[in-house]
Amino acid sequence: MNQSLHDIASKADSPKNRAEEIAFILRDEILIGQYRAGERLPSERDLVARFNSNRGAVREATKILSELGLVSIQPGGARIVAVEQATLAVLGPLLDMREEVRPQLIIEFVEVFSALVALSARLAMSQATEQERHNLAAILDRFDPETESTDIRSIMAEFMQASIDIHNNLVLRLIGNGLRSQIMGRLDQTTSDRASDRAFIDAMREGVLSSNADLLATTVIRHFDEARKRLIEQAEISPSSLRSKR
Amino acid sequence: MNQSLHDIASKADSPKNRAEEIAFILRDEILIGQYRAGERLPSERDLVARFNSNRGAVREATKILSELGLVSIQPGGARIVAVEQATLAVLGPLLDMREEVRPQLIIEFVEVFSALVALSARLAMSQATEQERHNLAAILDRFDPETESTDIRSIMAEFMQASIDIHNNLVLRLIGNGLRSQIMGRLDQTTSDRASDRAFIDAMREGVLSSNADLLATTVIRHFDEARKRLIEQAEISPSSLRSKR
DNA sequence: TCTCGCTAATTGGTCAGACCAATTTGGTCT
DNA sequence: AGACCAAATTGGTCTGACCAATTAGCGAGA
Repeated sequence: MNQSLHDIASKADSPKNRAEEIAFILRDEILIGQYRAGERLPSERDLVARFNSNRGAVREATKILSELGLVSIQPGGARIVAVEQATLAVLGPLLDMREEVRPQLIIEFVEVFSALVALSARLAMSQATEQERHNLAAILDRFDPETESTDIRSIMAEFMQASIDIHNNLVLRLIGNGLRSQIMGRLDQTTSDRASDRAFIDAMREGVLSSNADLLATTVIRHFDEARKRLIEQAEISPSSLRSKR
Repeated sequence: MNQSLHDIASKADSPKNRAEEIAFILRDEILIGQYRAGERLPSERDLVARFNSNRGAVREATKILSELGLVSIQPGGARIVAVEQATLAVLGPLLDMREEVRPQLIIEFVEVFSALVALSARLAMSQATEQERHNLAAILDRFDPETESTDIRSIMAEFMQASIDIHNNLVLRLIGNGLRSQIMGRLDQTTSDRASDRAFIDAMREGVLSSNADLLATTVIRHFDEARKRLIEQAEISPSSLRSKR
């Protein structure tokens, strides 16, 4: 363990070998916008020279980039692909690298996540056993507005996982995996209204125990919508330009 | 073009090089369940022997599997990871390989896709210009219940893309990319009620033109819910076991 | 008999260098 | 200008070697 907790929390990227090291550097350069879409990536041999490595490692690195959907490799040359065509796996790095788009990206994440949580809750309710519903409620009960430690976001993440375990929708699970691995640990501590959080948790709890899917869904949507509005306000107050992406 | 249209439609996998060829074979073997989760993948040198290739190619192949989230590579050996931990990119191959889970998987896809389309429509309505709303309506107008050629699913896919272009939510876009690339071209032609499709399209059209997000969302949800029920009926009639996954 | 600890074999990680086939590039000719 | 051709570049494949970490197997000791 020669890495501080802070480093682990802020950047979940610790390259396991030379190939990943090279891939992550190139990935970040691409995400920063150092290359434009359509442009050519330096040749493998050039990259070997630049990173003082060998073609094997470089090829593995470009393979990773290709798998991320950031480059398209063809005989004759590899070309950069627009971020919009990439995989969910670029979200995390984007959050780390592009401070300007961070607030907007988080808002966009919340928009999607809320819909997925609502869906997941709906699906879970449609086939949850008594036992499973009590387990869900138990997760919600872990929320304690008094202590700062219980993060409502981690509770929502757990709730999401638990509900996925119930309905067992693989598509939803895979998407959830992707989002979780990219977002978890990269969200700042936001000041949220503990009282409204309490009300939200209570409403969810009631929805779960009474197996009221509609109540659950609307509750989730409403809460995340408030969170979203709060984020938008924060983003507009902060000096960084919000709509730089558009 | 030395590949028939049928091959392209049924399996979108055409390996571009030896590494992908090996990776796809191993991937399919894993998805078929030839290895259990936690088990060790054959060593690189063994794979070299098996595929009559070289370590470079084999390493690139395992790199791909690792990126798919299907194996975890560590010094000492690579181990198979549970499919539930993988990436969206395994969905397509799963549809191709596991005939038993196909119906269930498609149902699960519809469940998720409907929620995402509804969300996307909502977001788009919240900031679409007059012009953009007309473009959306134009897409819907392409539906013609008389001709068999206009597939309502391709129209929905286009509608999804167009609405994403409006609100420009990157998270939603990336998820959409993943789903589209995995599902498109792998869904069989299902017999759908052209009359109800007509009503659905009309309702959406009205929602778009009047910028009524709620109408749009509920319309989408309701339609997909019907489609889902139809799929469940079909699946239960067909001899293949439905709930084999659970 | 079981457990601990050491050694040897296996495995992934890295590297160098070579050849092929396809694309790209640059110049030439029309 | 445009079409064409040849050379340089680029990715794809392959061989063989060495290192470091893990793993597996064996033997000594409890």
